[in-house]
Amino acid sequence: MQKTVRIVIIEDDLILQHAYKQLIEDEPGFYVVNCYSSFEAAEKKLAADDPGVVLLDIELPGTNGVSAIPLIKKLLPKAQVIMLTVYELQDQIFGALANGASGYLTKDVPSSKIIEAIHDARSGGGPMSQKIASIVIKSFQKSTDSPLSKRETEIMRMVSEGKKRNEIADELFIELETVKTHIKNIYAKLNVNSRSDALKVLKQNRVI
Amino acid sequence: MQKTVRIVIIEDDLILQHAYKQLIEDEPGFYVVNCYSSFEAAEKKLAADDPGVVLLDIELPGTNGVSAIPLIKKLLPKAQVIMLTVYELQDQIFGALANGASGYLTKDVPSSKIIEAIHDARSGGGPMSQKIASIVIKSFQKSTDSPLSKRETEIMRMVSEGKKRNEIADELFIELETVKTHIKNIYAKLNVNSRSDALKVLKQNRVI
DNA sequence: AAGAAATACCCCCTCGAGGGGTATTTTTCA
DNA sequence: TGAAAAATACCCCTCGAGGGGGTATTTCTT
Repeated sequence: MQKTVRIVIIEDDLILQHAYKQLIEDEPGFYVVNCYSSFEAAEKKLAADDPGVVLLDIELPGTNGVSAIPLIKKLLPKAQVIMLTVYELQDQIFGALANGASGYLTKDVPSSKIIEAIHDARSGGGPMSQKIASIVIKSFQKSTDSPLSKRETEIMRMVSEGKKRNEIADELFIELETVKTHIKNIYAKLNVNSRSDALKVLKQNRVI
Repeated sequence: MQKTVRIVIIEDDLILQHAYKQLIEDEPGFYVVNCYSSFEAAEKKLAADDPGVVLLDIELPGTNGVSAIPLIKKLLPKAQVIMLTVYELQDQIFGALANGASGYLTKDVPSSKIIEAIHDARSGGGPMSQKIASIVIKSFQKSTDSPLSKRETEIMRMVSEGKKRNEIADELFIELETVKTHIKNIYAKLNVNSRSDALKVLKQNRVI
C-alpha cells in the first residue's frame, strides 16, 4: 500500500506553475494540493494543505525561497522541500541545503527528472540535478597544490578548529617550540602574521 | 563527433569486475582498456592505459580506494574517478570527494546507473547514488535547535574562522566588551571554558 | 508586563600569540 | 649518494588576547 503524496508548488511563474501541476498530476500517487505564487500567499494555508513535498522556487517575490525554507520547515517539520531554480549560485545552494532543503533542481532538467526527484525525496534520497551535484562535489575538493607541507597543513587544520599551540603540540606529540616554528614558517609562506589571516588565505585557496 | 571513452576498472571482486566490463562494453562509445584487482597492479600501467574514466572500488587490498585517488590523479590529471562501494561511511565519502573523486556510487545501484554515471562524469556532472546524495546533503544541514541566540551563533561562527574578539567587535560594529559578554554567556550555556571546547560542542551538534 | 536578547562597562590575572634568532635530525628525491 | 626540503627543538623578548568576577541599560518579542 502506498499513500498519495500531497504536493504544494510555490512558484511565481504561473506558466511553469501550471506545467509542474499538470506534470505531477499525471503521475499516479501524486496529488497537487495547492499552488502559490509567493511564500506569503502560502503561509497561512500550508498547515492545512499538509503536503509531504513542497516544490519551492528560489526567485520569489517577497520572502525568497532560501529564507522561506526554515519557515516552511517550522510549519511542516516532516515535509521534504525541493528547490527549483534557474541559477546555480554556490551561496544559494549551500544556503538552501543548510536551511534544510532535501533536494535541488535546476529548471533545465527534463520533466521526468522532477517526478523522479519527488520519488527520491520521499524515499530518503537527496535529489540533485547534475550541475548542482557537480558544484557540491567540487566544494569538497581540496587544492592539491599548496605551499604548505603535510605537517604544516595538519597544524593549520588544528588551528582552524580553534586549538591552541600547546594543545596542538600535545596532540601531535611534539614540543610547543616545534609548533611555534611550524607556524612561523607557515606565516612566512603565506605572507600573513595572524591565525585569522592565515585561515582566510587557506580557505580561499581551498587548502583546508 | 564523439570520442571513445577509455575506461579502467580497479575492483578486486573478479566477478563484479567482469560484470562491469561486460556492462560497459555493451554501451556504444565506451571501451574498457584494462581491469585490475588492486591499485598496485594498476599503478605502472595506468599512464599507458590513458583512461578518461576510472571506476575505483573503495575496499581494495593494499592501497585502499580513497588513498589511491590522489595517486591516480597525479598520473592522470584529467581522468574522472568514480568510486564504487558497498558501504556508506561519511568519512569515506568525504575523504574520497576531498581527494578528488568525481562521483560516488553504492554498488546496489542498477547497472544502468553506472553507465549513466560515466556519461554524467564525462559531461561535467557529479554522479552520486541517492543514498550518497542524501548523506552529502545532510552534511550541509545545520541544527535548528541550538541553545545559542542568533547573535551568539554569529559570533561563534566568526570565532570558528579564527577571528579575535576585537576583530569580531569591529566587524559587527559593537564594543569589545559586548563581544566578551556574549562569549561569556555562550561558554555558560555550553558548559565550556575555552574556544576550542566551545567549537567542538557546536560542531558536534551541527550548529556551525 | 514580563522575559529574553543585545548592548556596554568595571575589575582582575595569566598565559598564549607572534617575532627575533640558531641548530639538529630525518626524509625525500633527483 | 648528496643536496634540498621537512620536521624537530631551543633561546630571547613583549603585548595583549582570553577567560572569570561582577552589574546595568536598552531593545526585541511575545
